[in-house]
Amino acid sequence: MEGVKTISSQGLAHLSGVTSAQVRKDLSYFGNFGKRGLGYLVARLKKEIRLILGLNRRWKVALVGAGNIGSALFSYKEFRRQGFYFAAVFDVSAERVGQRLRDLHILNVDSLKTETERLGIEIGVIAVPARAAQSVADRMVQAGMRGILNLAVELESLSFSIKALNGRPARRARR
Amino acid sequence: MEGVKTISSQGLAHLSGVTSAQVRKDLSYFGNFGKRGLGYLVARLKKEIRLILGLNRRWKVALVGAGNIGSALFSYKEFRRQGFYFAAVFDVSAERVGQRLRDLHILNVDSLKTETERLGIEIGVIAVPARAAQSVADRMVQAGMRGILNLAVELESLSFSIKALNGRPARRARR
DNA sequence: TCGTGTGAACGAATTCACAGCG
DNA sequence: CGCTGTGAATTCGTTCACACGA
Repeated sequence: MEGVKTISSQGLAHLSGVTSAQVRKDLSYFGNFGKRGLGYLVARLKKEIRLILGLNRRWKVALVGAGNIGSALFSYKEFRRQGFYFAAVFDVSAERVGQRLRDLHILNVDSLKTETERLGIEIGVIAVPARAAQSVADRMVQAGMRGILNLAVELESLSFSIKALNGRPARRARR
Repeated sequence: MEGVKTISSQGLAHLSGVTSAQVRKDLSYFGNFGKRGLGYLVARLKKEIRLILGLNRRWKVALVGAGNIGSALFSYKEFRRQGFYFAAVFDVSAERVGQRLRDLHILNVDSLKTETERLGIEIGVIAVPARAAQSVADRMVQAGMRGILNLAVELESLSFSIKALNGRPARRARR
């Protein structure tokens, strides 16, 4: 794929496993950057997609939950490479508050709103046990965050998609 | 919500943010466990859902990638609580192979197939950099795993869903 | 000529709305 | 009478197929 200057909707379809018509419809939704009789310029396409996904800018992120999953994401280079960087870390646990995660002090989650406003944080990442996730999400909305990413929910939907591959066939509904 | 014995499709709709008709259709797909004029018995519903999601059994899981994300998931109690337990851990890195992750030796990923068969592993978890994920997935299929969970892909789709909440409005396609 | 962009046809999923059971 | 379960109506998304520009 290296050195290819241009790619057709069919080529993209082949790579991604969807139909070429789908590729064209989806891309045309964001603008007309294909060239008729030619296809899409790979370099242009790459740039447009980064723009569409918001990967052309850096997002200030707050992490709530400095346990295993939270700490791991904090150290996960890919995540930073995508343009998300951690401006603050919060936790509820008295023993964790005051500790550090790399260069950041772990703050009490009660200061979420003030810190969010002070630092201009836009996105919250929830890495707490599933049962606590909802109340954290509520606080984040309160604090004015524009995006929330809930790792607990993600993990639950994962177990579901695994089941979908495996399950005893579901009893068919009457029709 | 504690102590509630029964819940209507409307109640569930309100909690989950979908329509009540949707709730009823979805549940009826798996069987008829609602009571007319009453709603769904919470205890019954809980049991049925665990069954549907496959949370009533334990799944043997192999982890590939013993880096930050992999180690974190390995230590993440919720994941075990959902019935997934790690029977083996693999990595490519010569320095990691032979080390231990808690009670498990980190094995070379080349032994994936033999170990999968020997231990009866059913699900693979991929926790490697995104660029390496596809080849690991291929090996897992080769090894006969029935479900694959790719954390790299998950993290990518997360960044997308964040954007959906925030993005500058996309240019509308002509109609 | 090749391959996009897009109406039109089609199919799937959601919502409506109500018969019927508890 | 309240609320499920489910056909029918409707909406939404995908695929088809082709006019048109490069």
